Amino acid sequence: MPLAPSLAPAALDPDQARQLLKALADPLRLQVIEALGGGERCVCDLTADLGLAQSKLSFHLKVLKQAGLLADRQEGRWVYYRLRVEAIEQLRAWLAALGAQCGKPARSCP
Amino acid sequence: MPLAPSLAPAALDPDQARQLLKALADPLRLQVIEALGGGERCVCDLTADLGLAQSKLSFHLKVLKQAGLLADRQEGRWVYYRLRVEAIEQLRAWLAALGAQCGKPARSCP
DNA sequence: CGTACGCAGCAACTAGATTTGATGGATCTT
DNA sequence: AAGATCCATCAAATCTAGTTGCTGCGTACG
Repeated sequence: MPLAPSLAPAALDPDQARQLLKALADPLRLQVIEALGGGERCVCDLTADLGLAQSKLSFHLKVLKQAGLLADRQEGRWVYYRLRVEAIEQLRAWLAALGAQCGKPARSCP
Repeated sequence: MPLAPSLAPAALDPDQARQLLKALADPLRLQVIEALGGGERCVCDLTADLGLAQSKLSFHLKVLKQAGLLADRQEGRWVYYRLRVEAIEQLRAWLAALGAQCGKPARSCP
């Protein structure tokens, strides 16, 4: 149903997938992601919980946000970040497509 | 059912997930992965299709294999690589767990 | 207002990953 | 058995991404 706007997000092209994967492939960012897996948090909160330099955390939040994995919201002088489930789902869908038809035998070489 | 060996692969810890993500987060390796998404291929085949230096491809195949994403098999002087669907599935499961409970509201800061 | 706080951005430095070109082991061909 | 092919590995050179410390803007509080 290509014309009906579905709830499922549009399929990822390889490059978008790469952006997401790259953003996730960092130990610190993964900690952030897992922390946010438990729900929305403000930056000062994350800084304290993860024991990070503020500027360091800010850098990684930016990377994650630019990749589309996080959304943020300002409230007074605080900024809250949260996971974008959409992005996670897109990535999952991309992975699913990958595994779908990979069982084919190789055409022999010689 | 922790004691019964199930068909579903064991859950990934964050660090294992990171290994997979990191291996995937490279443009060249992603090309390889997508190529293998279509089925098993031998190295010489991939080298030609992707237009790569042989040693370069070999390096990336090694990275992917070490991460657990690829399996290989030698036949005569050829080596065939294929995707390990298991790994893909594990990653998908890990992502699913991540998105599960992230809707919680933030505890306010001040 | 003036001061304190929360957060983002920049520039220089550092550490790690990728590329390149060359070498070597294994297997097949003739 | 010699030569050719396929592939892995290595060291050196290059690139890329992350860290650190500092500066700056916006918002709140007295």
